[in-house]
Amino acid sequence: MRPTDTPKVRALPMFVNVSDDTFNRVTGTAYLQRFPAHTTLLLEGDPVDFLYVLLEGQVELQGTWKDKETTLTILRPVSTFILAAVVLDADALMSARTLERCEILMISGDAIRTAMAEDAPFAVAIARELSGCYRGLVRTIKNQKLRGGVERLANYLLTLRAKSGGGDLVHLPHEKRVLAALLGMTPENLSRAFATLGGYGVEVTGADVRLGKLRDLERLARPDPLIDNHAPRGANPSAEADAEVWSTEHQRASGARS
Amino acid sequence: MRPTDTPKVRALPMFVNVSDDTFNRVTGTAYLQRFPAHTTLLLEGDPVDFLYVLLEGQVELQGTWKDKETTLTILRPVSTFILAAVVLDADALMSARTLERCEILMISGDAIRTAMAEDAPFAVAIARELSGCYRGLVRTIKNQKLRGGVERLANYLLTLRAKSGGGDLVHLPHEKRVLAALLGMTPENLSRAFATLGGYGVEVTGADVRLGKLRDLERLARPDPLIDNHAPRGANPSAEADAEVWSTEHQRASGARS
DNA sequence: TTATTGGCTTGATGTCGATCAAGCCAATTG
DNA sequence: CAATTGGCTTGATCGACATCAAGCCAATAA
Repeated sequence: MRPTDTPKVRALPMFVNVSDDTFNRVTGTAYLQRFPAHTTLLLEGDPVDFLYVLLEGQVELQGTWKDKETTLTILRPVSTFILAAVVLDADALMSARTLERCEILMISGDAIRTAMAEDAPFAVAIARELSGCYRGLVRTIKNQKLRGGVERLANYLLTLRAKSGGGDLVHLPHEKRVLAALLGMTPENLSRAFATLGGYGVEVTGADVRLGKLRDLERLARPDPLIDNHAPRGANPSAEADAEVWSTEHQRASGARS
Repeated sequence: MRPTDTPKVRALPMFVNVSDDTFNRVTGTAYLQRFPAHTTLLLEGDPVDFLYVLLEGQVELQGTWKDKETTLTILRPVSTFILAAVVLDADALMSARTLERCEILMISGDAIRTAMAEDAPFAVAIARELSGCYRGLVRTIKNQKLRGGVERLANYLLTLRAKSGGGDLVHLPHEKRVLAALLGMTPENLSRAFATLGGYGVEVTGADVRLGKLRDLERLARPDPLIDNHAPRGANPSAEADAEVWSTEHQRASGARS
């Protein structure tokens, strides 16, 4: 990988408490690759030889059945993906494709499995990583099955707000059509959902959204720490260092967050 | 735990390639507990102190939001559950409750985390376990979002058939109301779904189901190795030792399976 | 400039599944 | 035995969301 990328990768939770030796061994044979937009990186059913680390761009993970298709998640830097398949040396259950130009680090699956067997702290880090991914998925399912479209959108906006520091202006990081897929609805219904949220103070101008009447929006959305992974749980100041963001999305060291 | 239970536990994938020393250390402080039917073992949001191993009975994992409720899975012996929360020492994201009288082994979470840090093979086993759970969840989501109710039921029946040896008679292991929850539909719609499948040779008599016209049923169900975890993938005899069954369900050594 | 394209919105309609309301049947209970 | 209960089914209705079909608007290209 490029020298400038090393710190980003070294800072991944997966590597934080790991020896330089193991880190170098695992990433030694890794290589950086650039992909154009709309490129399929991996097709469901394919054997998985590499762990992917997204350093730049956006990647969509999606599943297919009988010419129907569903978006499972959209990743942004810095994220790793298909870790579970790598650990088991199994075939991919979902396809991965770029939404825009991407810069991706590819780490040998063999190297990872070997390092895990030899280095307990590294294996523990991987297990923690996987636990976070698992819990992210549980949250996703609850979000999908327990909430309606408008509620999902409302909570998405609140999550976005929380991640971007808390002002009442947020900027949508995806095209609306992509956002619709992410929220599990059609673009048409996303439009209508935004229209509905107009009654709760949500004003949309292109990709910029103003959340007037935050209070009203929250009363509708009812964000829940057991689904949304932002926002305080009742009155419990316990540690809770979950970085549960699906296939491991990690804030890059940009904005100072309180 | 009881001496008679030891072999069952020792045979869990999580312990197979683990030293006696580690196994004894981890299970040393474990204790066996019996619960009556319809008992809540764990409420979502609770801190998790134990890894649970279901030895007898059935347990439902479910999530709640705004007085709506959804069943995430139903476990049967031998299964472990809430492993991810144990690894992260985090709060439970789902509630667990017994559907019938249960016998459950409770293993200290601390013991597990400590053993992982000291014993790489054990940590690797846990990571593999988690990977399987993760992939089970991915399958669940694809099943939910890509298939309609009738298709889910059809595939459920085919999976059941595969697990019970392949005859054209299968026996439903749950009450229909529970099955409905598991398949993500109401009892009413499960009834109608069964009625629809009548046209595909499915005859229901109480909990016994006969799958006449298997061919027709399969053409409707279109089982897919990337969702259903049974049935052959096209023509690929590769190893694939996934035991991906959600929160780790493992066949007990009863029926000889080919 | 005038076409054209692509992303987004809006309205009309259709479909799937949830809900409401009986009714049925078998098992349990007084 | 009759009465009750609980699980299951069936029909009618409703609501959420998908689909189909225009139409709008801004960016790009001829």
